[in-house]
Amino acid sequence: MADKPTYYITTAISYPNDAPHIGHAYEAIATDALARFRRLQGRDVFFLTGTDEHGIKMLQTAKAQGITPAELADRNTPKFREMVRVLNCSNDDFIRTREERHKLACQELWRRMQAAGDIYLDIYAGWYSVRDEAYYDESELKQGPDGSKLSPQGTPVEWVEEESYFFRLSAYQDKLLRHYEEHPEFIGPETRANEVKSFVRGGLQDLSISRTTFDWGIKVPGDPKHIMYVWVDALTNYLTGVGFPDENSPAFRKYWPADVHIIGKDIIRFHAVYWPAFLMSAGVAPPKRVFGHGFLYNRGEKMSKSLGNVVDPFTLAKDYGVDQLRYFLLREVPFGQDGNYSREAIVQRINADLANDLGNLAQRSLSMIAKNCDGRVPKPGALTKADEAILAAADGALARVEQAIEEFAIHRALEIVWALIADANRYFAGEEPWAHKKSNPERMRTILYVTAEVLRQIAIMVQPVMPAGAGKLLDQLAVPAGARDFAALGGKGRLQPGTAVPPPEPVFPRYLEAESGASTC
RNA sequence: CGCGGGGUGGAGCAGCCCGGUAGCUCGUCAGGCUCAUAACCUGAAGGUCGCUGGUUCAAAUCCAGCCCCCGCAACCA
Repeated sequence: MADKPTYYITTAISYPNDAPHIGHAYEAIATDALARFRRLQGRDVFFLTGTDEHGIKMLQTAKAQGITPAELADRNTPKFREMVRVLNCSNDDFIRTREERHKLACQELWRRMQAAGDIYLDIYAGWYSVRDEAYYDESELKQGPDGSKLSPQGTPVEWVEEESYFFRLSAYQDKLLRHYEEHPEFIGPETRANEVKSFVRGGLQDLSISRTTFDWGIKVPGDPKHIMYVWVDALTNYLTGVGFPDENSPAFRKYWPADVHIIGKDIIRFHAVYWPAFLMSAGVAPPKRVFGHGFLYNRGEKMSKSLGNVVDPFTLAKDYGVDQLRYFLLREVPFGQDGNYSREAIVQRINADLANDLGNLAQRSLSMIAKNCDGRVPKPGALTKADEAILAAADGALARVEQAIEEFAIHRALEIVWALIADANRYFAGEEPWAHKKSNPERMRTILYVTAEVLRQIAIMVQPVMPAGAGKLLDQLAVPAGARDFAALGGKGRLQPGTAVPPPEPVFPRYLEAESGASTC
């Protein structure tokens, strides 16, 4: 028996220097939908997410709160873990960069880059703030009242030259450009690929990859006064997650190279330039793809704490429902582009798409089955042209949905399914099963069967985005657990007439404004 | 002249590569239906396709110039 094709997908790891926000939720949800989609296609999927607990930022935030960075990480990482759980994400592992396994992976990667001759010791110079424990660029500095230079935080800075290890990134310019050339799909969406290529063509400088000014991080092998720079540390999590440095481990052999890293557009460079360069140096294959999603704005405004318009994913999930939130984010925002969140928009999506179009289609057809077909999947008679047309539309949807997902166009995949839902509503209204109740019950049963069958396929296809609601719908159609993947789509998995179905109940209720009150906006 | 993306009915988008009745979703208005979650179906109103000029029988679509918005521009989720 042939092994299932594998699929290794990751989110970026998050900085737990604060509680998760909607952007983290968005990335986790999108990645989860893609992971679930691949599983339903029959792939052996590994989905990794986690937190990036090292770095200056953690140190600074902890200091400001009067705690240690370890305490800060321990306080916030559980919130991220909780977030992915609450959002119904199906991650197979949750990595924290403080874990021992990760230290081993980073140090081994370092050794290999060193063995390849790509790491050397030199002097790193810049404006340093002792209080912030951070370097700043000349351009970031402010003038103090006495003419002295100050950091953006207003702390004094001094010109410091410190010993640092450097990665010979400059040696990888051509290799990277060739890689982009040979793998045009490596960076997505295209606009990001253009940016990256243009950046690399502009010339690459060697990268400072260690610090001696603080010790919150992973020690450089053989030179413990150096801490690895956060990106060497953070990026390596993708290797750690599948068992590196043990390249013979089953996980590594199966899953590496990763099929895709789903990340925010702001960290494209790290993933599309530094990361493949590190890996090439270490003799490890680069990931197959890197996809940068957009940012979410609150009515066109950037969300920020100072503006007070940050949206808490836990509140959203509670107010609107997890499936509803997942659907909204994935349907409303073209994946790869920036998008807007607003209360009106999510309510509108919930009511128009979920309650009216899908939920109501299920309710109106299933309740007729409950009342007129003895609560069993009806036995269809001869099929008319209209019946065949809608069944063909349902049977043909998957291929188009798969094509959209192949291009990471999650929003388009949903659009395709919703076009089918609209067709099904038109079919149902046009065929008027209620009108045949007395005169031609067989015709009524046929229409109800066809509608239920189309609904079955819709529910299966919608599972990656709305696992809970789609599951409920499939329960109502009495579709067995083993017949819910994509292999059951099309003609092969048709509903069995005579199967008892439970009494229908609304799956996606309308959102009523009064209910949750006007909490967040 | 740094690189790239974009400006299409009230909102959000597609169409542009391969010129030829401007399409979709939501919203608005008017009908229809009554199986259903005041849901569903049908129809209508609404657009100088950023501006100017050019090519062409014909341009949202090709070319040139201009205006505006946005992203990237070396270590910043």
